[in-house]
Amino acid sequence: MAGHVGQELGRPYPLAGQGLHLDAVPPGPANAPHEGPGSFLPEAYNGVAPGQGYGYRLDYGPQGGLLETQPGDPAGHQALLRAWCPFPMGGEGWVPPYGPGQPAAAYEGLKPDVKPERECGQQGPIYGHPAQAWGGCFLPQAAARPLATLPAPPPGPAGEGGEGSGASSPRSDGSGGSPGAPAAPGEVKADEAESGDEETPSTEEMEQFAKELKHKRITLGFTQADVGLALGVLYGKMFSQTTICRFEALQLSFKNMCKLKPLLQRWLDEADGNANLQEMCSMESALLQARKRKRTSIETAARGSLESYFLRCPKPSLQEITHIAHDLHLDKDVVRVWFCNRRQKGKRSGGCSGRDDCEGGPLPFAPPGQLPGPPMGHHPQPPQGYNAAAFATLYVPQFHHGGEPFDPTPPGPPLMGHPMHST
DNA sequence: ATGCATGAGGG
DNA sequence: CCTCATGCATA
Repeated sequence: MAGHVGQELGRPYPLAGQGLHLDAVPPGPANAPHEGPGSFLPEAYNGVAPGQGYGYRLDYGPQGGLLETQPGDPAGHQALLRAWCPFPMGGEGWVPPYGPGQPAAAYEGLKPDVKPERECGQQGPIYGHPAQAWGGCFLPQAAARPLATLPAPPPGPAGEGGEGSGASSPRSDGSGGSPGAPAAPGEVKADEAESGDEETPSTEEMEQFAKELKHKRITLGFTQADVGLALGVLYGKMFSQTTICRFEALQLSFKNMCKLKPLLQRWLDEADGNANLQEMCSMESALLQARKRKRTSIETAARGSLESYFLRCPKPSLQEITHIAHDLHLDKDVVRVWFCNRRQKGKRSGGCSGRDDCEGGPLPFAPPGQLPGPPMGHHPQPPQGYNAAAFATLYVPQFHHGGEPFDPTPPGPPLMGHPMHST
């Protein structure tokens, strides 16, 4: 899938170059299974266990994707390296991914004539720091040190994999979704809480910090994925590009932001002080998650309908969900999850869309006991695709919320006969 | 950057 | 089942 690679090389992220690093994957036991010749197999995407893969591993991209190929066909790698690595490999300062002294047999075929297209001295804007490095690419001698000294990331056999399990996250959630009276994300109770060490930052401080983080990250030439990875290497808990992105965009719950801030703060300090940078990029990706989750895509029209339903009842009962699901021809679980996510979205700390159109702070949701009643029959701003027919058809049924009186007034008159398409 | 999903933890 | 923290997959 060379095409794939090409695409990656040409990715639209001008500053993402730093995200790429070459890791040598130790030859697996005896004969590691070969995939396809010269294959930049997407199958390996995200999942090569150390010792399992055979060849080279290429971590790259904004999301820290993964590519793999065989030693027998390093051509692709050389090309990639020439294109991405501004420093001469094997020369002064060259440090194999696994640290000085480590046999780098795996990339025997690579070292030779890889010529840098740029001199160390002429790092372009995107290369920023000389000290900045791609795993196993280049780092100043001074900075070179065994990765072993690291806080040892917990890639252990422990649950792992999923990572998303967030298992390690001891989020006791005091408020634990307290549907009743959660402190508005925006408002921070300065009092109490400080039982630990960090003081609860104010919303403003948080915003500023997020901004600073993003700015410096970009200035230093790191991708969001790099940062997430770095946190794992430096502090033991890795985060995805998604999370970093959301942090920068203030799209996490305030509480979550508070939890992450200290770590990011430290990263910022480190990065700023230009230390350990190489370590940030050369972590052994221990996330193997062979599963290929398929992302169901809800059509625009259906989404519009869901949105409408949501406005009237952000928390439909199972039965209601079933009904909606049936109406929209969606899976019940899909609908349920959609509502969960929608609710969660409404509680985000910041940005309504990442845009600048939501000053009022986090959109306040239906106060407990009261549905956000956009007056029936009156819609301030109808969602895009609005499946009015379906709406009218089904939302008439029994509608009381777990005992709560709910005005079952059927949704206003159909908005339009056709779901407008966008996206 | 975001949509849909998973899984822990709490009812 | 829900909330919440997170992340894969994708636009």
